Amino acid sequence: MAGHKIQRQTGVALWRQLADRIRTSINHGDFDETGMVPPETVLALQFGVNRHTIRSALAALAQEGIVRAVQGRGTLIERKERLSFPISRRTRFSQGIGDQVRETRSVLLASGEEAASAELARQLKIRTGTPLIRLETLGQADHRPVSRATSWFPADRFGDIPEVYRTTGSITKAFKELGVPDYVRVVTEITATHADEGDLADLQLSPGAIVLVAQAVNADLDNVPVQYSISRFAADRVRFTVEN
Amino acid sequence: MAGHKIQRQTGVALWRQLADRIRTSINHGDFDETGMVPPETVLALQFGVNRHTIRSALAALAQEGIVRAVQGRGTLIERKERLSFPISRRTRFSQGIGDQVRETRSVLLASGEEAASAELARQLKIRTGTPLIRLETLGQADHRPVSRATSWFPADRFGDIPEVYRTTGSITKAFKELGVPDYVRVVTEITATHADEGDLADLQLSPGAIVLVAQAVNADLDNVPVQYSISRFAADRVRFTVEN
DNA sequence: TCTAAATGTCTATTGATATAGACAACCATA
DNA sequence: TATGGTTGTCTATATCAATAGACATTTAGA
Repeated sequence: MAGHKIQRQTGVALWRQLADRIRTSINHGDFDETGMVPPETVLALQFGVNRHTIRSALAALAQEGIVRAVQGRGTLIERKERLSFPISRRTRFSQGIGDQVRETRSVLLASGEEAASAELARQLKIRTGTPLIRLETLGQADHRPVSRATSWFPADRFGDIPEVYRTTGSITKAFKELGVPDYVRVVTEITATHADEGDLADLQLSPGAIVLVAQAVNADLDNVPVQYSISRFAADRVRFTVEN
Repeated sequence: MAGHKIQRQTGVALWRQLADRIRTSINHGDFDETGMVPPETVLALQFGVNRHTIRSALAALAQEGIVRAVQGRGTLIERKERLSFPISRRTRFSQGIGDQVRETRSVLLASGEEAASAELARQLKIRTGTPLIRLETLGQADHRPVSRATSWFPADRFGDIPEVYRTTGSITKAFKELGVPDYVRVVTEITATHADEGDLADLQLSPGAIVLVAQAVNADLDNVPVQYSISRFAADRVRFTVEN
């Protein structure tokens, strides 16, 4: 916990920095012995801030459902989670975190058709302007949103994927029905940024939160690209694992 | 550029959010045609904020050396970069970024000896309490700091690594001199968090910035772990690439 | 050389952020 | 049931963040 000091006058409010730090400590298991966050007065002393500032931070965490304050007793930890998401040739959302939670689900938020931009064409190794199907999906683990993704598929092969996906709730199963029995991850690019408005809504994040962004290309067994996707993960809920 | 709205009353000041957004746009090449950021009045209109707020954001970017305002002309873009850092079995700092910049360098910030904690012992597959050498290093590309890393090595095999590293400036070369002709990346874990005080200083970041955190284990050709490291990268300067 | 367009500076006002102190309400337990 | 430790609420004050408007200064170009 201790460690680094809090930054003042930087455009990021103290209560938000503190909320992030305390959330991380909770996820790290620092308070597992008691199951509670230290008393407000103790935290205030530790971080060298006023008790009211600590209260603002804890209120934010309570809003996220991570802690619950009980008058007279203390502030209880309600939930701690950080899922491990493996990245390999056989990366799939449901399989990857399936053994860490009771239920994984993926729901279709929106779908549409569009022509391939220069960037999309480069990634999918097709010509600019080629018709593509776009899917916007939300990945959930135990009813908690974990990732939101936008995926593009060549329309000639996968024109029906919105309907098939809506019924199966799985890219893997949709591919199978559409004649792609298996597929592999070709390349993944990982960056991080602040959550945007869509992240806040879909992933139920608080402003200022961090999202891990993974851009990926999947290909069929003939090494023909079948999917390009940009997925955004709540950084405090997942970590990526690259096995070599 | 356009896209998502700015979040108000969230603990993150508008000028900081705007600075992050504009920095991203610059890195994305949105203003390459003119080499300048749009006029303050235009940005203010676009984002729906006061011109003074835009000026605060641009002042922060000027402080980072990314833009330079010239009275009467506009705000010029001084620098834009986001290095691609490949992660594979043969991940090495200098080789990975070497073809993207003129010069890569790695300097030793500090070194010391310590006993293996339970966590370190688990990662390196040794007994708790085993003596370890700790190295704190800073990776640079074209004289710009890119990453800061803390690495641990078993002291029995690599007791001299601080001196060897200091002279060679390379983990790979240090390993060679100490009887490890080659090594491979076993596993990498990637998370993201806000920059802490050390990040701000060493990586020359502005508060509220995001760092990508990579935990990695390297092993020699007999698959014996030789290094465990935690590296922190400035998220707006790098992206990770996982080739499968 | 005049003008339009851009950044620089100043004053003023409002709301959010943070500190400080005091006390009430509640819980567990000795 | 009395007490210590904890969260909840209230008032007050100072500073930061954001808006608003006016005008100065500099540059490029007609």
